[in-house]
Amino acid sequence: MLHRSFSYARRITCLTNEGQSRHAITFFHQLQKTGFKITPFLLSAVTRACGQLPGVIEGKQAHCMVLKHGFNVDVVLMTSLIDMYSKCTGIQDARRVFDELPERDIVATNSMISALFRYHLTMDAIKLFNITLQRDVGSWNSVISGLAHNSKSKMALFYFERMKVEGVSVDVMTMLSVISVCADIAALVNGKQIHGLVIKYGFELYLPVGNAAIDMYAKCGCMEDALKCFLNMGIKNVISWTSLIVGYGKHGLGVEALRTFDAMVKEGIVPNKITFLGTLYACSHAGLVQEGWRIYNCMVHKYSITPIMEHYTCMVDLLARAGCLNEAYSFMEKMPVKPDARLLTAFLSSCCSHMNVKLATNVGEKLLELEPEDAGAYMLLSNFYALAGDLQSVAKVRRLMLNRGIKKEKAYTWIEIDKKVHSFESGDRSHPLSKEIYCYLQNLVEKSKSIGYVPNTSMIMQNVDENTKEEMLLGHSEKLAIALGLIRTPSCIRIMIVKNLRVCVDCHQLTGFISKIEGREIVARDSSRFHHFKDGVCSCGNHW
DNA sequence: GTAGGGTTAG
Repeated sequence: MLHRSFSYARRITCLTNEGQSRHAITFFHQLQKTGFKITPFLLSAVTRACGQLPGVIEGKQAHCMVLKHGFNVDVVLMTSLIDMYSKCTGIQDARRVFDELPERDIVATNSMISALFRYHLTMDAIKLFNITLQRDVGSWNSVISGLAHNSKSKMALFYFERMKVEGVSVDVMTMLSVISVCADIAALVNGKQIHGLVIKYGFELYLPVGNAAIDMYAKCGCMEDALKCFLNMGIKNVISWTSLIVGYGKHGLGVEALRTFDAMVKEGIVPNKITFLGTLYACSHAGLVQEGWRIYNCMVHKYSITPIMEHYTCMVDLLARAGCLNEAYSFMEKMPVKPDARLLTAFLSSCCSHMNVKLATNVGEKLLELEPEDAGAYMLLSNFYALAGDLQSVAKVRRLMLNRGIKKEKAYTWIEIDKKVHSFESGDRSHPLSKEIYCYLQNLVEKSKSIGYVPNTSMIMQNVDENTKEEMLLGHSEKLAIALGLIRTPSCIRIMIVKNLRVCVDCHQLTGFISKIEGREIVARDSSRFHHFKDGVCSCGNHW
């Protein structure tokens, strides 16, 4: 009898692991109807299934059964409940179960730490970790991955270092979390060191770790290394291929992305919605309209994947960037769902750069009805109205922004030179070399002007004279960072440009000229993708 | 022999 109970619990666990939680719960219900004896093993397995679904009602029913059978002293079972509540209902329920535990062990505490991180209670989670004397790898992993998911990347790396100092041995989960952290903040130096550790321990054979390494190198701007990782992998899955495709897409390397996609299909790997998203994204940033349509049709007809909003956004972006604004508009009209703020912002951006007043006004009005949360959308629209000379509309947009409590985040840029990070804000003069930087930039601008650079001062909204506008353009964080990079002549320049694409456009115009003058290659990254400049030309070609 | 920490997009 006991043996059968064990195998039934296993069956539920297996179904859950395969993502068949619904079936797992149904199986449990059938078992109940036959009057089978309920054990803590069975309840623990079914609770886990509820957490994965998530199934609130089923989860609460399981909790009732736990109490009814007096199993609430079983730590393992109660741990499953903590995890289930933190995934299905809320932190209060999870905390109640944790507080009522007669005895806590490492795993129960780790589950609680993860639960707190899930609700962004970062300090509470850290506090619990610090007051707990008994820790294992899982405790450290919970903290590192929890910090990573709460945008505390540097702190996550700090805890990883502390973990090593305290002599705790790492495992695959640690490496997986830490590689992803490096990918998020494009920390190439750390990433390479950690990848070295991965190889040393033989963890790269574990597929998710290999995939994370591909992603990390791609996000750090090293597509050659990403490809090397990919080729070295014995087994590859759809995520390995997708990571490579997405990497190429972000670098504006559309042809490589398409070649990879075709090779993947040829190998018999079935692409998923993210693969298609990455491939379409690559097409849109390389201006490959025909190929984009081919991929989109392939997704819908050959693989029967129903497009989600992101796919539609990619298609509208693809068509609009290429100047096919009317085609993009009719595509949007035919969509079975209403476009969201992101999609409209992408469309509006192209309407503005192609100066299509009629469509921009139309799309702009739709966008404002939607209450976008991104300040960039309002800035885009207000700048557009200013260019079109419609000052009343400018005021309207600004007022809306104010009423909705949307604040424009201050854009900043950082550049890493010899392992030291320098960050800049617009007009920033706090850097010790700021005098040299501005002087250097001034010289570059003069040189740029002599070979045809026209500063786009129409983007400056303040009512000041032309010279001041040019100075303001010069004082943007990206340019300061680039100039510092050029003054110091580091071997590698990596520039992160955060938010504010409007500034980026102008910045890149200038960056292009700088690289032309200096005869060097510059890799810049904005919030979503990389731009390679060589001889004044950006790899995504048609957009600058 | 059950439980926690998990790779691609956004």
